Amino acid sequence: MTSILSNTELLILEAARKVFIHKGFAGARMQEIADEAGINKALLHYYFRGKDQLFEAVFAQAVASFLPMIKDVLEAEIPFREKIVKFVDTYVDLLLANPHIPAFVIQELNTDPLRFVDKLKNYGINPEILFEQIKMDVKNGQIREIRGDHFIVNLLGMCLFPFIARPVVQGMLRKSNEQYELFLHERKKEVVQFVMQSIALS
Amino acid sequence: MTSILSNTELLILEAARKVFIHKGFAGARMQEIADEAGINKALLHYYFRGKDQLFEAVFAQAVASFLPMIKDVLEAEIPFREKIVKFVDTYVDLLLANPHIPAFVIQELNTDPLRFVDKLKNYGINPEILFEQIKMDVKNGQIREIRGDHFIVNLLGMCLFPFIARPVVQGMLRKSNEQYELFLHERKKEVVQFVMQSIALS
DNA sequence: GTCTATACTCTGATAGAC
DNA sequence: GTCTATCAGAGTATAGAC
Repeated sequence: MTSILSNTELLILEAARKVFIHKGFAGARMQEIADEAGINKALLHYYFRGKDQLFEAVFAQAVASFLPMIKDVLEAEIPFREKIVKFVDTYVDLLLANPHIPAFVIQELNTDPLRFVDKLKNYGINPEILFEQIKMDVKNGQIREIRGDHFIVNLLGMCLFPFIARPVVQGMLRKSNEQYELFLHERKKEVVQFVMQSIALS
Repeated sequence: MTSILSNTELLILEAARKVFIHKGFAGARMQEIADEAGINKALLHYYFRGKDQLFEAVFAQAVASFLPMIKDVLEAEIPFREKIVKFVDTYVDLLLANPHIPAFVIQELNTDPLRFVDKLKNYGINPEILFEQIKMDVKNGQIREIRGDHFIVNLLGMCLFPFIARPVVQGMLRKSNEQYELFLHERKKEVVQFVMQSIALS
């Protein structure tokens, strides 16, 4: 998977990533990608067949950088509470390193849902393992009775939302960029605490 | 605000809303909007000056249909717990009626953040009132100690995420359209319960 | 107010030299 | 592999008849 790709090819991919993520598929311009990569427009077509295929490469990479990690943690064989902590920690760190990926994926998924349905299935995240784990812990009196599907959506929502909707949220909270970065870091602790408190037996 | 607008103008706005929300600004085509409205392309320019201004009208309407409600509830003078229930209920219902608005707003806000910064300020949601309310309830021993900024992000994230990321979430949970609709309705109860449990004194 | 026809710009893609 | 030059199509916008 690594560096069978030529130097120029990587340059193009990186430039394309920047532009596509910033502007979306429809808003991106091949010329801008070429400029960003410091090469000529024709080279884009030489390495990739066209805009569609270049985008496809970028999108696949974006998805590949996120879904497998969710999958691994969710399906790991560790206790439920431990899993939550690990998930939030690693996931928010991943988001801090790639803050624009989720909005990008969601945006393109919404404008063209069918294009990638099959791709998503390849990463087939199976939440059943987590659901079973929750049922077990409920039965054993470890946690209060909760539903797995709603729980996972709550968890994902709390982790992802401040990244996806950053402009709105940051504006609403009247935070500077530095303050918001700090805020995002804090969320690891805060989300875990919020969840732990909620699943505890009352 | 109502029906000073001509019939055709409303027809155009409604068509533009559909197309812009579905395709985004860059992906939308004036021709498609004209077709959707059942009129000619030139009429779009007659009523609105061009694509930019037509989009502006649609976007403003989309924002206007959501932010004021958040503001009203957040700033209302009712007890904290009551406010949460009311917020989740009314907000999720609003989302059920307009499920594509949030992703649309976020998408355009991300691709062109500067364009609407001032517009958002007009709706200036002031979360300070809620923060003060939380501090008061904490002091009075009504709820455990929580931070207002993280709390509001948690709440918004849990409400909005299943709408914004519907394709991914629905696929992950392997739900049919009908099942997912039901799931979204259920969230009103589930989110409230999740939050209430979390803010309770332990 | 609404239509047809058209001008003009932008952009993705290709041809062909080096 | 990389560049310059250019084509063909799409898309916004406008002119002008009715």
